[in-house]
Amino acid sequence: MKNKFLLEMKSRGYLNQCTDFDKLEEICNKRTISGYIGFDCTASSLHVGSLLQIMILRLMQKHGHKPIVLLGGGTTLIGDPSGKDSTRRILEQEEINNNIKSIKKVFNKVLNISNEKVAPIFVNNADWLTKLNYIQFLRDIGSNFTINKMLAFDSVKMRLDREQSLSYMEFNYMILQAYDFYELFKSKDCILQVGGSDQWGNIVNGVDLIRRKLQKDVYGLTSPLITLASGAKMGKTEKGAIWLNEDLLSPYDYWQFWRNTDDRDVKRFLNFFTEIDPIEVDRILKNEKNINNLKILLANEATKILHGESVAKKAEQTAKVTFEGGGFGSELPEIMVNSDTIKKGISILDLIASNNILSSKSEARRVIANKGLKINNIVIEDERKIFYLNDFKKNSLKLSLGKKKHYIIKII
RNA sequence: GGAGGGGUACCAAAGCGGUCAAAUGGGGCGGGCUGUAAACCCGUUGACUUCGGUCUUCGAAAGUUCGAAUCUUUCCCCCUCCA
Repeated sequence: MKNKFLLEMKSRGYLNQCTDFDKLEEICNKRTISGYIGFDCTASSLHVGSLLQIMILRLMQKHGHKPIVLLGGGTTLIGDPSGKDSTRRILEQEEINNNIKSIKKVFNKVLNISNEKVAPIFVNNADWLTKLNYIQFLRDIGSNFTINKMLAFDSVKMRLDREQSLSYMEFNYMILQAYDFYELFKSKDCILQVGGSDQWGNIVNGVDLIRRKLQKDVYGLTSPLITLASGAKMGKTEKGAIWLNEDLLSPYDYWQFWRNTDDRDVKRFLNFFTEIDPIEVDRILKNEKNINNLKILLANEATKILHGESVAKKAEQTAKVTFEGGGFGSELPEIMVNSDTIKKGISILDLIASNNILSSKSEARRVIANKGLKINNIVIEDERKIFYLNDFKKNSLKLSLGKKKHYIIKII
């Protein structure tokens, strides 16, 4: 018998590998389960690179399963070498704790926290990892791992092959992650760990450890690593990461990120990052020939999940007015300038550099020289332009950098 | 601990006494074409500038020199091989 949860995992393309799919299916048919996904706490927000994992947590909830969100306060002290070609900066406990607090906000927004049955359990592996006794740990857990096998893991092999150093500290990461699973199985009856495909090795280690120590079967499941059609990794564009936390990336910019999706990614992303039924997605794709409308749909649906429907609508509205009407919408970033400053006059260079629109005056000069800066849709030709009160209509003007970035300058 | 190789801008990588704010490629940014897409083409890519220049940068510090990314010394870090 097919299981609805796993079926949807499959049809949305969330499924890459599973340690024992048939058995897992059997269990899911009989009862609801607890499954966990671990998240790194190296930054104060997750970015869209982690979004697929979050979508999987949502999907678990939708089908009545209990998600466990593991915030890796302990493992972040060590740093996961998977997929990294160099050692990460090591964070201090205090910074990690702040990050955890901040990251949690997104889960509280995106996951269902009101329904007791499926509300997520938050755990922090620092709670157990930092209390481990080294010798005891080596005897109990370390004895179950062989170096021979550990050396064969991709995360390790890659570093060694590339002649990049891998510290003993990082080398231990996979054991700690395995231990996390073991701990969560014992304390929370968690029988499933989900992760990106780069986590496969770490996950399998946990499954093995539990089998060896407790003679119990648990399951691991990975999602595919999403790359963009351009070949880049999902999540961090060069201009900066697509953060999920609102204070790091505005809902409007988040909406824009999805609106600017590569044509070739639209279909996949509709399945990955919206909750439109995959069959419905196929139907829409067949009927809507204008790909830009599909991108708007994607942006609306994806933004809805993170920021809510009304915010998504506002973003759409702003985009419409700004791009199609040449005006400006309410969601554009606003820059407040003191009226006294304007009375004296403020140079375009100062305006741009001092408000972080660009990082320096030189950069601003360059963009102006390349005709990339517009005020109320008119190209600025002179870098020595100075603004006075009479340049403002209704106390505001629109400043455009390139074709896509728009700001509202307001006098206060 | 011993021997050797190396640390250059966002990344990779040239340069090895002046012509070096530093070739080239990637990336970024801006423009063109288009559809807020891709591909392609062009420009640009340390900071400040009254556009004359000025200031800071080639792991760190000190030195040689009229002049150093380039030479010397010390220190720090990374890699390879040996123990």
